[in-house]
Amino acid sequence: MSNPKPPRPTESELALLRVLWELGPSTVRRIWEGIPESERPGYTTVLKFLQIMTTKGLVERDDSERAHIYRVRMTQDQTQSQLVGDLMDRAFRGSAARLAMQALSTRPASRDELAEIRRMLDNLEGDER
Amino acid sequence: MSNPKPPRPTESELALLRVLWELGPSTVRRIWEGIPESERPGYTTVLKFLQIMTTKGLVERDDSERAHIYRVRMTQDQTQSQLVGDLMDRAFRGSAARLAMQALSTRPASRDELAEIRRMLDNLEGDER
DNA sequence: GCCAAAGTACGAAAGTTTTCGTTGACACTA
DNA sequence: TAGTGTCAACGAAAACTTTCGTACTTTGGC
Repeated sequence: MSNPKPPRPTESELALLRVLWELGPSTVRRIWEGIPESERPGYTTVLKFLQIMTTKGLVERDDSERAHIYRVRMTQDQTQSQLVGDLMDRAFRGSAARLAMQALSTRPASRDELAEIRRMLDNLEGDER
Repeated sequence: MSNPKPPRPTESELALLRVLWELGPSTVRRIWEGIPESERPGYTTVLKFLQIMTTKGLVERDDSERAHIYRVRMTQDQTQSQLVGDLMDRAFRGSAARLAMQALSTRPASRDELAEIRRMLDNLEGDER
């Protein structure tokens, strides 16, 4: 079976994934326009990245139309999980709790979000019992 | 004032910081030995990195002895915060809560750790009031 | 004093990531 | 049908990261 999981996206590749997460499957031009102007590279640069990402298996494309449509191959959640796990290993000795706490102390979260986290903790503790 | 904050460490640089966090200020040899054997590069590679990291301001060295002593310039906490903030921006639209929850659902945490997070939430909610 | 061991410095190669210019295909329209 | 705009493909340069070999210095023993 040819299903080796795609590699961790590089910095620039992640920038394109962010746009794809927001817009859903899109043409190169729409992705290009979706990048904040201040950091937007040339059009062909984006095209090149999408081609590279296709060979890496990060995205797949529908070339049935003239303007090809690109879509992500892993869900946003899968990619985020991969990135978080990676950072956890590289900087937090693998500790999810330490990473989570560092996140919460680095930036403020709203009351609603904190409540949501609490509910999650309830669930986690329930499982563990 | 010459205090531009050091750049985000690269992958390999972070591997050396991990060792320095564990051992505290150390010579090149001790840092080298602190790297897991399976991923340990040549001695001069580590030396080279430490030299590069010195120019970048990630570490500083005491060369008063023949075997120079390297020490981190930012605390572990500062570096972790930088990395977490970075990932938050790049993959979580800046949301600390989303990142925290992703961390907790990606890897298990112990009951004690979950309790610790709860206490932290209590504090955060207190502040916000 | 000489040698071996342990250090630092440095340059350069190899690998990876990022960027873009150019080329050729295609499609619309004046 | 000639011209203009949009697109994909590709190659290659530029920038950054990783790795190590080699040269030179210092130290301690014999």
